Amino acid sequence: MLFKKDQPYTANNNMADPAEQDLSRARAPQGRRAVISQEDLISAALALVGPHRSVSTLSLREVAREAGIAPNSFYRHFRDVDELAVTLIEEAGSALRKIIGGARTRAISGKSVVRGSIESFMEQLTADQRFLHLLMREGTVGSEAFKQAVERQLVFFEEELCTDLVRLSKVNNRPLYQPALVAKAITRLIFAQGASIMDLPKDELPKAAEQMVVMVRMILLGAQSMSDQATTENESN
Amino acid sequence: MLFKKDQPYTANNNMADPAEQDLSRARAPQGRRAVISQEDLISAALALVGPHRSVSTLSLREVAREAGIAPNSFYRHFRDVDELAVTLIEEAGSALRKIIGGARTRAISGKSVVRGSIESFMEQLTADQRFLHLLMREGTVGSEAFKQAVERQLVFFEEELCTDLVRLSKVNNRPLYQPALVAKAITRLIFAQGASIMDLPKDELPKAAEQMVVMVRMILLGAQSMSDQATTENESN
DNA sequence: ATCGCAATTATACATATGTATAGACAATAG
DNA sequence: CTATTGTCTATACATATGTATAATTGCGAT
Repeated sequence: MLFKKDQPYTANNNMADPAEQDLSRARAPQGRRAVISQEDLISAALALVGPHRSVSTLSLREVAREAGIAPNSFYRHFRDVDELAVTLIEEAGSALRKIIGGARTRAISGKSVVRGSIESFMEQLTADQRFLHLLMREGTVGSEAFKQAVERQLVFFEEELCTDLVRLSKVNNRPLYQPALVAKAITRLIFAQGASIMDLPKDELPKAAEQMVVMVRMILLGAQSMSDQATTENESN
Repeated sequence: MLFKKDQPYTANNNMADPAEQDLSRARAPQGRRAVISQEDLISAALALVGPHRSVSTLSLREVAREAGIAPNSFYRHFRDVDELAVTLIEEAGSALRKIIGGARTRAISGKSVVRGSIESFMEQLTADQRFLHLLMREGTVGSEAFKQAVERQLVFFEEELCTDLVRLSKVNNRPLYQPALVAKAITRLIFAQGASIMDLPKDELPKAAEQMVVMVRMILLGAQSMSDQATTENESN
């Protein structure tokens, strides 16, 4: 079909619900009220990233389509898709840290902290909210700003893990060698492993989780015995 | 510029070098001789992936342009870019395994096996041949076939590492708990760490390498003491 | 020479993208 | 009411992509 003009947007006239007038907004300043918010665009993007779609490949038009707005309206909310992607990563990161950090501090009855945390991680792997996928899948592609955003979130994870590790090591009187390094190793390992198993069939996940538990134990045990060595070396001086 | 016809390829007439006739080829069957090979396309693709370009985002036309052929000629050599990407990964993987596996078996004078291997890894990080970048950067994006190709290479790494670990543990009489798991943990950790530091300025790499060494030692030490535990438990039965 | 055949190219088409421009729409302010 | 002012849409354009089709090119066989 030659000379086809660009497909217009043709808004769905499914507005009409007057209850949508959010009067709790501080003060409507002027002009037409926004029909869509940054959050709407974010969840549209979130809906598009599946097991086979990565944030860094989303196009502006695609997100706009999913959100039900005209392509150009996108610019009212973000300067470009990259900016969207970055805030997406940040939201996903903070949501996840809340969940997994919570699992780490909450003492689950009868389970070790390690196992509890990893199970919480695995739950997120199959959760409907694909936060984890976002962070795991694309640490290494996309724009510089995007990669840095992912890296930042991972560092946050590491830092929180580190303070928890230090706390626990004091409680158990089992000192850790270089806890910051331990936290980094565990975080990177778990995320890398997670990325490689996230497309596995569900029934293979428990085995993978078990492997993760062992791996983390190895790191912790190693760091403990390195601490022992360092101590005895000091004592022998 | 409306109605511009698609830019033609307009071959560079810089052939003319008759020495290019590779008479060592087994037997020219019939028809025009191929002016380009799969290898040429692969190295064209390799030239395109830099620190800010990932294989999975290469387009057919782009690779063809770089290789100096018309877009359609691409199809004579690969069914699509994905197929190119997969063989690219496979070549990079086998080249790398040769390099790093070599460093692991070759006993470097006065250096531990761990440190030697990691230094060899870091060398590849800054090598002109960007093999490592390929494998590290894109384990998690791209087509299913592509991801599986990357995963396959990582598993190869793990397996080779594993046999080396077993061998060394016997030599040193220091048994390892679940060496296959140890190999997997080390491999994934190193690649994940590598991906996150590959864009760092060169002078920060030694510190990162040092951290990697410690991380790997933690895993090894942990696996050794887990083996101790398992042994004493058995003895106490 | 000329015929056939494989490698390669030229042209074209449908489709997708980002974005510029201008106008329509809806709300508030006067 | 009208004016103003943000939000949103329609249209358009330049550009890029994958690929279908047909033509061209260069080589060996006849």
